Formats: sequence, structure tokens, C-alpha cells
Amino acid sequence: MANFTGKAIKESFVKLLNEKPLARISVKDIVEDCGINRNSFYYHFQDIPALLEEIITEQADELIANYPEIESLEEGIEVATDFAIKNKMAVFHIYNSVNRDMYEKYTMRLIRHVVTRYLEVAFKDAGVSPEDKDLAIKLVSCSLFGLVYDWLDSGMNEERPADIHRVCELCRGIPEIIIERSNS
Amino acid sequence: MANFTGKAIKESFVKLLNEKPLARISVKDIVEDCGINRNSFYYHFQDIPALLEEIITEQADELIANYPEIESLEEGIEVATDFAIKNKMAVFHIYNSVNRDMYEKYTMRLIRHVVTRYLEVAFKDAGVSPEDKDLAIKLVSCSLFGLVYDWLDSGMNEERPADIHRVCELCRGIPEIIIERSNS
DNA sequence: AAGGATGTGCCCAAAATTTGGACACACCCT
DNA sequence: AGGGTGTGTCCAAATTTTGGGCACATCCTT
Repeated sequence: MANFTGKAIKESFVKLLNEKPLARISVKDIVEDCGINRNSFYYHFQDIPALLEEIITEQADELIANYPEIESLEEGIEVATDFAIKNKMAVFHIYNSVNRDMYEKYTMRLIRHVVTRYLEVAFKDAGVSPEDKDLAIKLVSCSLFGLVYDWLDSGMNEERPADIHRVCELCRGIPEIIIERSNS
Repeated sequence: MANFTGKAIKESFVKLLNEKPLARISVKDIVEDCGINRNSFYYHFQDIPALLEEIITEQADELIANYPEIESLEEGIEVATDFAIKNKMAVFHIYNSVNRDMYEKYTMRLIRHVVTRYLEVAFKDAGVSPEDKDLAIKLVSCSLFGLVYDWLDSGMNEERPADIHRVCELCRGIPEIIIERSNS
């Protein structure tokens, strides 16, 4: 099955997301934009958060697929921050929503998704335990999350915040510490 | 209903038309391109000629809708030739097909469609009989058709063939003759 | 000239999707 | 307190999509 309706719903939603904050987009707005029945929306998606989650996951997957193979953790961190920067408009709209929880939930998921994928590659042959992998993922993704969060709060004035280099430096040290700790 | 499948079929077909001549496009190619069942094609369209006809009519309508209101017959002729020129790639692909009849059928329909719309406007208050209107439409559209036909045969070397000015001159004379004849 | 491969246009019944209508519930506003 | 709006869910009917099969035509090969 081709699922053209699901695709149309996603397209309408992204279109509306470029016009107004998430909190002001209703199911009615979406179905009216693509000219379908409201029940057809609920046939394809549980609710708007589920729709958003699917779009974010798809976009993340697509972006990751288009990045070249990475060799080192440094590259992974670089790519993850690039990802956050490049998706600033999407993240910004979510952030603009009244519901701060939702912003945190999805931004965090987005960043962690990328960080996880790349740390998996970086740690592949390093003999790191699953627990330590999780710890590294938490440390790196939380750092990046905090960075983006502050950046949005400041109005995203700089194209790429100066802090990013400092945070990246910190992030770069984390996996080495983890690997050393694992081997001792 | 939104009919996303019909839209997808049209998009796939136009995409394939940009890759190979009409005669080599099968229903199978189309349904494979948009990932649907072959029977779904036949649910929406009778056959490929019907699909082509619908696309051409839609495109012609859309292009005409985007043209400004015309005041004189001269403008109408101008717009009709512009239309043929601007759609040269679509016309060219149909022409490339082995089936010359099909090319003639659709090119002729396309050109006559535009000429008819505009001659209707031009003749609006001129008191011309329906029979004379038809005659004018035939004369003008056949002239333009022959022009485009020759142009394609010559390989469309010139951006706009030199003949077009001469043919336009001839066309410009026709409605005046028709109107005079009607009033005598 | 027979056979295979490919494509067409059509048929059917089952499966999947879309629709319109309804409902209880929550929220905001005044 | 009540009107307006939006949510999430249910249902049955209508529409659309699918997979299978069919006879027929065409092209190509042997």
C-alpha cells in the first residue's frame, strides 16, 4: 500500500507548522488543509504528538542516511550538533508552543536519536558495556540539549552559538573517559 | 474526497514522460512508479490516452487561468502561440511517440482549446454567428497546429520559429474578415 | 509458423480505507 | 452556568484498493 493520505497529512502538518506554533494547530486545521475527513486522521495517527513523533523520526533517519559514514566519535558529535542546528526552524516551532514539556520531550528525543546512532558506531569496537554506552549517550545528548535550549531562549541570534565549541570539547572528552573506565 | 491516488498516477506519468516517449510507457511502469496495484489505475482512468487527455486539459486550464484577461483577438492569438511554445516539451514527448495520430489528436485539442477560449472573448460583442465562430476557430487553430507541427519536424532549433510572425499576421486578419462577412 | 514473453482491458470478491454521524469529556471565555 | 471549540472514540455504510484470474493482441525468437 502506498498510503498517500498519511503522506498528505504529514505535508499539511509541516506546512501549518511553518505558519503557526504547534499549540495552535488542531486536527481540524490539518484535515481541512488536505481535504479529508477528521476520522481519517485518527485512522492513520493516534494524535498530533504521535504524528509529530513520526515526522521527527523520519526526518532524523533521512538526514542521518544522507550523512557520510563516520569513523570517529568526534565526527558523530559534529554531525549531531549540525543536525540540531540545521533543524532549528522545526525545533523552534515546537519550542514556541505553549507546552514547554512537549518541546523538551521532542527536542530531547530528536537529539538523543542522533547521538545514539552515532555513539553506537563510535563505540562499536571499543568493548564498552551497554550501561556505559547509555551513560555516554545521556551525557552527550543532555549537553547538546542544554546548548540548544539556551540558544533558543536567547532568540537564536547567532547562526551557530559560540558555546557550541566549548560544549563539543567537553563532549569529546566523555567517550574517552567512558572507554578508559570500562577497561579498568 | 481528496483522490490522492489519481494525483499520484498523474505525477508518475508526467515523470515518466520526461524520461521516455509516450509509446514506451506502460500501465505497469506507472503503477510500479507510484507503488499501487494495476487495477487501481483502471479504477481511476480508462486507459493511458484518457489519463493524458485529463492531464493536458488540466494543464491547459491552469495555464489559461494564470493568463491575464485579454481584451483583443490579437492578444488571444499571442497567448495561444505562447501557450504552444511554452509547452513545447510536453508536445514534443507526445510527438516522439510512434503513434502520430495521438500526437495530432492531443496537440490539436490543446491548441484548439486555447484558441476557442480566447476567440470566445474576442468575439463576445462582435455579433458573430456560431458558425462563423467555429470557422474562425478552425482557421486559427489549424494554422497554429501546422506551425507547431513543422517546428517539431525541424527539431525545434529556434526558440521561437521565424514563421510564427508570418502565421500570426495571417491569423490576425481572419477574425476581421469573419466579422465583416457576418455584418454584410 | 509455433511458442514465449509482455502488455492490455476487464472481471470478481475480499480487504482496506474513507466518510458522516454521533457521543462524552475537557477547556476557555464571559 | 452555558456557549463555543476541540478531543478522542465508536459505529455502520460507502468508497477505494488489492490480488487473482481471464481472453486477447503484439512483438520477438526459434
